[in-house]
Amino acid sequence: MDLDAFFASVEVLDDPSLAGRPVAVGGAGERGVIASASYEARRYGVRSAMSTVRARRLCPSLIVLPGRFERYGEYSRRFHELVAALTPVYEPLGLDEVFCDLRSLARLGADPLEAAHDLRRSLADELHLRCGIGVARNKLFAKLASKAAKPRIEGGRLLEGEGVVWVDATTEERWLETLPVRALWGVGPATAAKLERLGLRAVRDLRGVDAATLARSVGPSMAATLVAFAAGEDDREVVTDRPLKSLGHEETFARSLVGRDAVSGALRRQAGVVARTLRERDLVARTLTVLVRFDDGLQVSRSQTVGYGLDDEGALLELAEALAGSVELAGAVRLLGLHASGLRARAGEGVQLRLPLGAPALDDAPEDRARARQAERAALRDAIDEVRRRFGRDALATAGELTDDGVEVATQRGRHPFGPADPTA
DNA sequence: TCTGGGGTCCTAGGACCC
DNA sequence: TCTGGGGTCCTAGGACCC
Repeated sequence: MDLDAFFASVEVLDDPSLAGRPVAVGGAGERGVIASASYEARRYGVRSAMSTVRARRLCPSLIVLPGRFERYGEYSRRFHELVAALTPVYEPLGLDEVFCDLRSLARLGADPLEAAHDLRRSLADELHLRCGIGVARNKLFAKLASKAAKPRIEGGRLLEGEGVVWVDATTEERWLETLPVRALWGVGPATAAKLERLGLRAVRDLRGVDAATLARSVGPSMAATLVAFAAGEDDREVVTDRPLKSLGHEETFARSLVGRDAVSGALRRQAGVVARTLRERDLVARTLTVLVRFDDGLQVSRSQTVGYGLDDEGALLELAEALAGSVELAGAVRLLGLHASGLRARAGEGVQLRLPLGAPALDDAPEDRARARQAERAALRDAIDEVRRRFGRDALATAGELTDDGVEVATQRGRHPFGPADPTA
């Protein structure tokens, strides 16, 4: 099940004056990219993953909105609730897609096709959203079918989709016979180019190709997957409650950063975002990765794994600074990112306190300093989180988190009972 | 017009343990 | 002094998905 133009549709629902107009969600700047486009925008050739500059060129009247991901998250949760009413066995993919396992439904004597139509109707009635649904015997065909079920643009005209597409044996054969390799899950530009070099363009061409030969150019895992897909086989299960493996925050700057200080400032903000996200989800991370992309396209990463759980911005920043420090800043930094992985539940994660509190670290290694900070600040952070839960996000902040704007905004909203009346004070 | 930000998984080499 | 084969974990990079 795959929602139609999800982000753009939510924007239109929240602002009906946008209805019927070319709307896109994405970055507005020179380095912006389109994340979602309404069908009115698609008639001009606007597509997701396209640069905003190009989208505007194709459609000068395009309305580009910045994206409100918390709002999309709310819609996504309600979408999942509708799915859950049908079956508990579903697996989200991003905010706007789910795979459902309907075999138990079929065992109960219900017709999966009818269930799909019902689900589509309730999505329209309750959330005023549309979607395409593919019903098939595995994920490979279900995914292809959900795309086939959607509306499409042909010759500048919008053609309604069927909404629900059922894949029977004849359809399976036809698709395997006619689709290009690029249509397969996991085949992007790089893999398609490698296959092309082997003379493999269509799914049909993969039939009977030796997996070992294929493995030499695309790797053993991809080779096995491609051979299976070409035979219409896909044994991936619908997995509920996949645990989160990593989370992070990255930014592409409208103007690239020059110098260590600029990088440090950005890193500090990112450490705050990542730390808060970890704590919101009651997770700690053992591995931290700093990602740097320069103006010339060169991208490097540095990561470190520590022997304890991280969820404090001070500790995160300490490590992040050390990692960033090992990257030679030869040019301007276009993108900076901070990613946390090796995630585990915070509950039960022991924290080793140093005694007495505030004593100097035994050693100057960034990891030891980070560990000391993590321990010392854990209780303080919990208190800050609790204050924010009760009195709002802006009720309390560390000095380092406050910008001039932040103070001003908070004061204007009257949420700063003890803060300075004069934001410049 | 060369391009975001949220993620997942794979690969290859190295260090280390038994 | 040199050597296997099982395994785990870490690091860096790449490809892909929405």
